[in-house]
Amino acid sequence: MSITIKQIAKHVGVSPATVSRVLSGRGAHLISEATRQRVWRAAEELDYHPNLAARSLVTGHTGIVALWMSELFTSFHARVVQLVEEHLHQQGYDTLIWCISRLSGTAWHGVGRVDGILVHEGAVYLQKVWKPLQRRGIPLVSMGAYALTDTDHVRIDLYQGATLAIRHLLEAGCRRIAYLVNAESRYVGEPRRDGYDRVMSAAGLLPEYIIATDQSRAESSLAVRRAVQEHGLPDGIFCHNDEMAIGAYHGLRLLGVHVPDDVAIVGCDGIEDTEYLDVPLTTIRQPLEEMCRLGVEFLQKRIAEPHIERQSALLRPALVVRASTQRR
Amino acid sequence: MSITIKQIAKHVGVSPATVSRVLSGRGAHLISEATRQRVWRAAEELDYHPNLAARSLVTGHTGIVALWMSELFTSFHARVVQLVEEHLHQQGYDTLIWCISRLSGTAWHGVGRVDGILVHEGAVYLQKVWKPLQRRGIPLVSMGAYALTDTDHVRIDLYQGATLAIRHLLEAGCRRIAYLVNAESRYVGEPRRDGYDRVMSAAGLLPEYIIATDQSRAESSLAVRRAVQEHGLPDGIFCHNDEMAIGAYHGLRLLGVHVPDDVAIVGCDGIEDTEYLDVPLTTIRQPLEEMCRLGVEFLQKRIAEPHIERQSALLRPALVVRASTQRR
DNA sequence: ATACTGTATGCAAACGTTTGCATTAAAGCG
DNA sequence: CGCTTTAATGCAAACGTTTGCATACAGTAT
Repeated sequence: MSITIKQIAKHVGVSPATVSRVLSGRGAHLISEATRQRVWRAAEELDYHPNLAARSLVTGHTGIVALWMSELFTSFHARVVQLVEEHLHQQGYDTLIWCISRLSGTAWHGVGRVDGILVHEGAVYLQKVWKPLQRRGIPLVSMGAYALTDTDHVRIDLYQGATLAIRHLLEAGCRRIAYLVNAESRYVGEPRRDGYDRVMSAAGLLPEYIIATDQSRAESSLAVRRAVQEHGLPDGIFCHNDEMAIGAYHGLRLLGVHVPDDVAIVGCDGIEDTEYLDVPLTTIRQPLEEMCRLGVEFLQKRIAEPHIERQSALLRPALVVRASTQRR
Repeated sequence: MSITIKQIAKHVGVSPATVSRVLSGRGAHLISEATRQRVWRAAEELDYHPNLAARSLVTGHTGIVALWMSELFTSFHARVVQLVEEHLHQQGYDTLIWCISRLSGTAWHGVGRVDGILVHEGAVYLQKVWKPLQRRGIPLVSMGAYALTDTDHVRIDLYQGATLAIRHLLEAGCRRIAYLVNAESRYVGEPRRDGYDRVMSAAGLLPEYIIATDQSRAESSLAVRRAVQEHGLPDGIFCHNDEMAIGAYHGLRLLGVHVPDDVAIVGCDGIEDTEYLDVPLTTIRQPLEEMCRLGVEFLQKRIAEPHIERQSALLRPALVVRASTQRR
C-alpha cells in the first residue's frame, strides 16, 4: 500500500486539501511558507508518490501523449521517436508509442488514456480512423511527407524535394532517369512521383522509367537488376527513400555498373547510413528536428486551447550532395 | 463530456454495477445473455469509452509498461522498440518510452503510472535508481548485454560473443588484433573486452591494441586512422558495435587499406546496415527477438506474481560471417 | 467598537469505476 | 408446499485526488 495524501495530512496535522495544494503545486501560493515546508518534509520522509490515476480522474488529463509511428525499422524512425520523446518530455509529457503498421483495430483501447496524439506518416491508417477520433475531440497532429492535412499538421514538401533531386540529376547530365518507388505508395498521393513527372516533362524527357518494388534493401537491389535487364540501363535513379537507394546501389554494383559515372543515385530522407557507403549517396534530407519540434508545439497549443484554428506548416527538405551524383 | 457507465445504466434500465460487469468483462459471466446484449448495444449506440483513469484508480493497475532505452540512434534501437511494443501490445499493454541517455531525474515523475518497467542496456543508470524503485516494488526486467543482474533479467552473453569473434579472426590468420571500444564503456564491466583479453592471451598474443573513442561512425573512423598512424596497422579489428565497425571500415578505406586482405573486421549487434556495404561486415548478431520476447514474458509473470523467485536468461549471440573476414 | 480586507486553512462533494455483500426471483428437490 | 440452491441484479462503499465554497483569524481602516 502506498502512502496517500491523507496520511501526510494526518502526520503533519493539516487537512488533505492543504497537502494537495502544496504537493500538486496547483495552490501552493495559497499556503503559508511554514506549512509548505512541513508538508514537503513529511512527503519526503514518508516517501510519498502521488497516485496519478486519481489525479487524472479529477483533472481530466493524463500527461501522456501518444506517438503513432507508421513503422519502426530504420534509424530514421528511431530518430523521430527520440526527437519527439525529448520534446514531449521537456513539456512534461510522457510518450506512449504505437506502431500502426500492424493495423489492428485494438489500438483503440489506449486512446482514452492520452491527452493527444502525434502521428508520423499515418495517412493511410488515419483516413480510416480519423472520424471517430475527431468525434471524441482528441487533439491530433499529423507529421511527415504523408501528413493528413485535414488536421493540424506539419508536412514535409517532398514534391519540392523531388524536384530538387531530379533537377540535380539533370544538371549532372542525366537524361534517362528512373524512379524507384515503394509499390505500396503508388496508391496514396505520391508527391515524389509528381515531382519526377513534372520536372522530367518540363525538361522534355519522358517520366516513364518506373521501378516499383518492396521497400526493403534486398528487394530494391533485385528490382533494379531486373529493371536494367528488361529495360536497359538508366543514367540516373531517384529513390523513394534511402533504404531503397542503398538497395539500388547494391544492385548496380552487383551488375558491375559504376556509380556515379554510369548511373547517378539520389535517395530520400537523409539517414546517416548512406554517408558511409563506399560511394556516399546524395540524398534529400528531411528536416526532422523542425518537424518534431513543431509537431509537439502544435499539439501542445491544441491541447491548451481546443478551438483555435487549424495549425499547419510546410517544411522544405534539402539537397545533400555526396559522391553518388558527382560525375566526371 | 464523455459518456459514463451511469448514463448507460439509466439508458438500459439497470444498475451501474451491471453495466460495469458487462463492459469491463470482469463479471460478464454473471450477467444474463439478454442484458448483456442490451448493454453492449447501448454502449455502442452512445459511443461509450471507459474512463481508464477511474478504472486504474480502483483496480490498481494501468495496463502500461515503460520501456527505458539507453539510446535511440540506430536501427538496432528501433528494432528493440518495435519488438517490445509488439509483444506488449499482444499482451494488452501500452508502451511508454523513456530515453534515459539524458539522465534527468525527472524521469521519476511518470513511474507511478506504469505496471512495470523494461530496461534495455541501462546498467549505468539503473545502478543509481534501482534502490528506490525496488522499495516501491515496481516490477522491473533488465535486458541486453549490460543487463543489471540484481533483478529479473535477460542478458546477452557478449563475452561469449567476443570469443567467437576473436577466434574467428585468429582462424582467418590475424595475429595483431585491435579492439575498438566505446570510451564510455570502459568503466562498466566490459564483457567484450574480457573476451578479447582471454582469447588473445590463450593464443599467446598480447591483448593490448585498444582504440577507445566516441561511438559515432565519424569518430570511429577518425580514431582508427589515428591509431594506425601511431601504432601501425593491425591485421584485424574487433569492434564494440556495428556502428563503430562501419566507422572503422570507412577509416581504413580512406587510408587505402584493403578489407579484408590487409585488415579483417568484425562488428557487434547484427544490424542490417552492414550487410550492404561494398564489403559486407562480419558481425556478432544479438538475438533481439528472443531477448524481447523473454523480457516481456518475465515482466508479465512478475506483475502477475510479485513474489516468485528471480527469473533470468542468458542468450548467446551468433557469428555471422560476411566478406570482411574472408581473406584470400 | 465595527466593518472590511486579506491570508491561510478546512469541509465535503465531486471524478467514473469496480466489487463485496445483500437481495430478489426463479428453479430444483423431497 | 416449504426449503435449499443457483442465477441475475442492485446497493453502496471504496480508490486518492482536486477544488469551490465556507470559515477563521489576523490586521487595518473607519
